[in-house]
Amino acid sequence: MAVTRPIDKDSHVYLIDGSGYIFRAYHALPPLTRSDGTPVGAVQGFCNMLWKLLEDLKGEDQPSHLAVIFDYSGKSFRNEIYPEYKAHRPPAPEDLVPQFPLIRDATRAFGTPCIEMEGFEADDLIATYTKQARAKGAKVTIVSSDKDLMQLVEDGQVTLFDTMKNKRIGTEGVREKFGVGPEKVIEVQALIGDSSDNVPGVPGIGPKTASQLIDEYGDLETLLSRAEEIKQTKRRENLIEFADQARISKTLVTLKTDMESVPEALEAFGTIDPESDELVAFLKSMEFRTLTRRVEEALGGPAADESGDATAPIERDKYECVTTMAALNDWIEAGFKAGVIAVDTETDALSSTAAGLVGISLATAPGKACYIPLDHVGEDDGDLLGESKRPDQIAKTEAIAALKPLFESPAVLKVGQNIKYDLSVLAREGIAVAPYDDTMLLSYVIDGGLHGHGMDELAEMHLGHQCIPFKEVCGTGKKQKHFGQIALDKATEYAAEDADVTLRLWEILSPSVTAKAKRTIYETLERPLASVLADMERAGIKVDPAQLARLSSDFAQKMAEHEDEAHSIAGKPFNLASPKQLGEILFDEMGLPGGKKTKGGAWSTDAQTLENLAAEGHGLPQAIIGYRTFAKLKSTYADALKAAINPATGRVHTSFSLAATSTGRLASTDPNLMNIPIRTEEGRKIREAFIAEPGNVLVSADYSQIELRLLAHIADVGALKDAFKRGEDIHAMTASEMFGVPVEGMDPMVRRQAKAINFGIIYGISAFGLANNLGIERDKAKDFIERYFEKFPGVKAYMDAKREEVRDKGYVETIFGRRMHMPGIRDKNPNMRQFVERQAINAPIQGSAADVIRRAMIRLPGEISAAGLEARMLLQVHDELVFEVKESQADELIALAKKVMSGAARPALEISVPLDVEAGAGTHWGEAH
DNA sequence: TAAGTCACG
DNA sequence: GACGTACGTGACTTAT
Repeated sequence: MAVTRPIDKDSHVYLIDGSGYIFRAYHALPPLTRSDGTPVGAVQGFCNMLWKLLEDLKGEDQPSHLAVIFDYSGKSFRNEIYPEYKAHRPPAPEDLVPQFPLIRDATRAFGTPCIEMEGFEADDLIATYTKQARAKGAKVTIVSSDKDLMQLVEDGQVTLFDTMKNKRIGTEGVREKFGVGPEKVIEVQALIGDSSDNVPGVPGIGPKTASQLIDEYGDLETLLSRAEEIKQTKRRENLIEFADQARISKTLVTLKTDMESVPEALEAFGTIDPESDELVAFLKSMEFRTLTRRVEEALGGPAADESGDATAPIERDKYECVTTMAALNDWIEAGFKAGVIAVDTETDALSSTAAGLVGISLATAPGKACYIPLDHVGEDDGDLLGESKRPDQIAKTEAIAALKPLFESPAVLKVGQNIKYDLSVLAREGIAVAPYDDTMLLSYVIDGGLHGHGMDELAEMHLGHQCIPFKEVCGTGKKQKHFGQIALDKATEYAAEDADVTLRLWEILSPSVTAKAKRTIYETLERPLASVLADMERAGIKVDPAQLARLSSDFAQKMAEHEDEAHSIAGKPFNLASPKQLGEILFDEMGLPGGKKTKGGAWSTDAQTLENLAAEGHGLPQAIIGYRTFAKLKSTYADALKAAINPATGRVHTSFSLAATSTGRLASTDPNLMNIPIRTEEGRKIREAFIAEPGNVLVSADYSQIELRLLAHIADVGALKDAFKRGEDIHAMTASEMFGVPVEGMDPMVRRQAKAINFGIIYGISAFGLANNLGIERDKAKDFIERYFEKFPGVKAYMDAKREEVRDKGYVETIFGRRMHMPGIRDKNPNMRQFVERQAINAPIQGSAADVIRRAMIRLPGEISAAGLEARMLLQVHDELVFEVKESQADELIALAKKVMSGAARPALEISVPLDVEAGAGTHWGEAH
């Protein structure tokens, strides 16, 4: 059966780094098991990636010969040279081990040889095959992102193909990565070493230094023999002392291009076209439904099922553009009959609160979708008479009136992708869409932390379908059109596809939420919040443009004063807003001490650095600090907020993102109203511009110390819980416990330290971080932490438990069960894993607090209206809610808000500490606080 | 578009 | 033994 095909100069050999694929497939995807319990997540990821590669390679630059190459488990010849090589690698995860043989089966099912050899790594086989192919004049592409393979690159003949980034790496790419050409890569690697493979290198030499040295001396041997010439003492000593270690490193990183025998001849490699039957049978046995269907279709297997299947192919030319009432009525009838429809609105701008409705798309079944243009103006070609080219459409009012019963019918579920947007747009047309579902939120509930939840990304992942990019339709930059200017045929393809894809995603994601037991989370923390937020966004908050204008000119004057002073101290004018110029003046020209570098290698000029310099009496840093403060206040707040006022409402309408954060918090954009200044007196003036309508006041209600309270509950820390129950000053109590001083007459400095520790605990404390924050020695910080753990052992136990949980499962959960995935815990970089461990400590606390306030927000509108209050909720700032209420009802609203917010965890959970809420009222936000 | 900085919880 | 670290966000400016 082994067909062989000769290799010659027209051949193009593809060598796929299978082990790299496995690694990525395993870490990129959530765990998945076949119905018999066999873990198959990595197998699925591997098959998807291989299939996508084969599809992508059709067309240009087709492979003539292709194989997948794996590492052989166990030791390689490198261990004989250096026993420590890859010695620190943890064993493969338990649920990955049984997948190794399955992945090899999968490779063979693709009709591709599956190559490995005892004693050698995949990289050596790849190197040897590359050499053999080149000897016969063939081109080679290595599919991998492993930098160790860069030494094999040859201009125009051997390239690396990184499928994740969809990037080909030639000699230029190698030079970017290593600073030297492919032929010198091993020399550089010998110096740098590789911590993940345990290749030692020379201490103190990183990528920059290594490439510079090799550039200067040509190769490792020359460098080592002339090491005496190096000026930098430490570097010279290290090069001399660790010369042999560098030589060993070089042999370790040098790939073997001359293996005596290889498991399979190049001529026997596979082709790009798998045998359909074998592959389909394998995929079916793995229960990969979507991929099976895609492969069947592509390879001309059984015909696709009737439309109605979420994974059937998407055919844009089947979509209908609806321009008559008769056609619209047919679609409405189909919608009622279907019971579940997808809806998407198209508008002439991004902001849901300012944009005009331009069209609506509907899908009643997968593949059955239409677009209803309502306000397309004809293509804008600069012709002032463009309006005359306005295409025939149904009148907007008539269409809205016809659609309203469908969109409001309790018998028809309306599915949207980020439906908050559509709720808001349709609400302004007088339609209260209900009931609804949101595919973005369904995805967020099951896969939060694993990937984004935008439609294009979800379509690619779940349907293997690439949506038309918005940019492709409307363009980008200055020439960007709004959707109403797009021709109807093109608009129909784009808009109807969105509805079609949304409905298909719903058919996949909705059962998945149920199967993963996250339906309650979705129904109590996610779905209902969409309409609540849509109402808040639509309400907006009144902002006084005159106040902002006054502040803007005040700030401008302050900026100018500081700028003058800075220029005169520096002795010449420069751009104060340029950290680059500033760093050069402070540290290169003026030679001030204590300069740090940022990770980009530039001088750091952040506030902390400048504060330190200013404390030593330097005038210029002080002037810069002043300038920066006012520049920030002016541009980000005074000017930007004024520009964000909607002229139609006189109010600012932010957009809240529901699925943007890893913890469940909301985010606020365009403008961000969650970071309005409050900590400094100058900044607080901005808050005076946020005002209530005449006869009304703003009410602000915020949870007091909610994260520490939840920590006390979650970690079951008796001392903390008691303090909260008694209403004590928690930071003072912490200080008292730790340092044995009475709360009465406590030194504010001591309390400040305890406060920093309490915050640090929530962040997954480290001695370094605490020392940094408090400006104390690291040893002292370490003492503090140890003393804290002695006093509050429950907190230590909590932190250890979360570390273990995230390592074990790859996710942690809030007290309500919201799951937060952290795939980074499997990263090969130990710093990265530690970072993820701190996230795992913080996320349940931050996330539980987010859940609590979400529950309060969902409940409040109903409670307000039941109490007959003329009040509305306007903003959320993580632990704070802002309302606008008739002045005479402020006290009543405060009482209600406090009641609902502090009881928000019930009835789902009984929190063992009180969740106290503080509230106030005032004519502006600053006063309400 | 990335990096640096800084506003908030 | 060295390394690099407090958790979560978004916006603005400069520089590439």
